[in-house]
Amino acid sequence: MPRASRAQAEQHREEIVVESSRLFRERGLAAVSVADVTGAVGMTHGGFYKHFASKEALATEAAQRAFKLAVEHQEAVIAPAPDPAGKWQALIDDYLRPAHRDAPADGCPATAFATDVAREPLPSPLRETYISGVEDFVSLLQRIAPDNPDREETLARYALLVGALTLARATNGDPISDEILAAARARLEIPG
Amino acid sequence: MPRASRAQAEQHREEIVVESSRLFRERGLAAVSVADVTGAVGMTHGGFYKHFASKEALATEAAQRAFKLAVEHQEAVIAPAPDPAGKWQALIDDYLRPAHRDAPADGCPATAFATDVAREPLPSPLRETYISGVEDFVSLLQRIAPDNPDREETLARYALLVGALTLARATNGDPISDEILAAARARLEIPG
DNA sequence: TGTACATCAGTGAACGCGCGTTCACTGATGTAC
DNA sequence: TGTACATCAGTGAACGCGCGTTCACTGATGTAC
Repeated sequence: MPRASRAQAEQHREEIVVESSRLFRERGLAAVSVADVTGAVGMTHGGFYKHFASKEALATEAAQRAFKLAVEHQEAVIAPAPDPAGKWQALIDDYLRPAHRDAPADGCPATAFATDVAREPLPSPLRETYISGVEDFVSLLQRIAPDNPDREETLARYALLVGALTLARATNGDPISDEILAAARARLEIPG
Repeated sequence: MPRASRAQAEQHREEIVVESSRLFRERGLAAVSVADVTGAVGMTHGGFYKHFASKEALATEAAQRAFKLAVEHQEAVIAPAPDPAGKWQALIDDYLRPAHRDAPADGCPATAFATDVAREPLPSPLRETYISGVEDFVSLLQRIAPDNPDREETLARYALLVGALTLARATNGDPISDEILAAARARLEIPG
C-alpha cells in the first residue's frame, strides 16, 4: 500500500479516529499503542505520523469523536419515545443497561476517559475536549428531563449516572454490580 | 544496604505497601513502575522480588491497604460529630471537598482504582479486593446514615459520591468541577 | 559470652520486550503541459 | 487524450528508552555450638 489516493487517505484517517476512539474507551490511552490503532485499520505504524502529530493529538480527536457519537446515540435512543417522560426513561434505561457496562468501547466517553483525563496536565487539549463534552451531555440531560430540574440537580443526576457505571464496571462479576445499576435507575426515575 | 535486619526488612515491606498505595491512587497502576515504588522507600528495584511475587501482587495488597486506610479515615472524620446527622454531614462534606479531588494519593480507593480494576480479568485478586472494599464502604455508609435508608438507596448515594469525585477530577480547572461537588453535596444532605 | 558459619535483604547489571517517534525508500496518484 | 514528472501515503527498519523480571554477588544479620 505504498500510495493511497487522497480519498482513501482521508478515509484511513477517519477510520483511525473512529477505531481508536473505541480502543481508547475500552483499554485506556496508555494500553493502546500507535501500532494497535493503525493495525485496526489495516495499516502499519509508520504511516501514522502522516495523519497525526502525536499519539496525544489523536487521543484528543478520538475523545472529541466519542463525545459526538455519544450525543448521536442518545438522540437516537430517545427519538422513538412520544413524550418527555418516555424520553427520560429511555435515556436512563439505556445508560444503566448491563450491556452498556459490558461494552465500554461503544459507551459513554465521560466515564471511559475520566481517569485518563484526570491525570492530564491542567490545562490540556484533551481535558478541554472532555469538559466541553461533559457540558454538552449536561445540556442534553437538562433539556429532556420532564420535571424541569435546575442545573444543580442535573449535575447531580449526571454524577449518579457516571458513578453507577464506573462502580458497576469495577465490580463486574459480583452481584453488587447489577444492584448498583438498578439502584441508580430507581433513583433517577421521575415520579408521576 | 546489603543486608537489613528482619525488623528493617519487615518495615521496608510495610513502607512499600503504604507508599505504593499512594502512588497507584495518584497515577494509576500502569504509570507506576517497580523502580518507582522501591525508590519511594529508598531501595533499588532488584530487592522488590524478595518481598512480592509480582507487581500485580503488590497492587492487590496496596489496594487492600488503601481501603483499610480509607475506612479508618472515615471513622476519624465522623468521630467528633455528636449525633448521626452530624456524622453523615461530616462524611459527605469530607468526601466532596475540593481538597479530596486534588489529592487522589490520599483519597478514596474506590474512585482511584475503579478504571484499573474494570480492566482486570474477571475474576482477579485485585477485583475481589476492590469488591470487598466497596461492600465495606457501603456498610459504613448505611450504618451512619441518619434516615435509615435501604441498601438500594445507599448504593445510589455511594454511586453519586464516586461519580461526583470522578467527574470533578476530570473537569478540574473548569468551574464545573466545583459545581459538581456542590451539586452532589446538596443532593446528599439529609433534610430535617 | 564468644566464635564460626549459614542465611538472606538488598544491589546493580542484564534479559527480552514493546513503546513513541523518525526516516530513507517505494511506487501509485495527481498535475502540468 | 497522452506523456513526463512531481507529490506524498504508506512501508518497514531503526532510534533511544523504560518496563517487569532474573540473577550472581555482597556482607551484615542471625544462629549453632
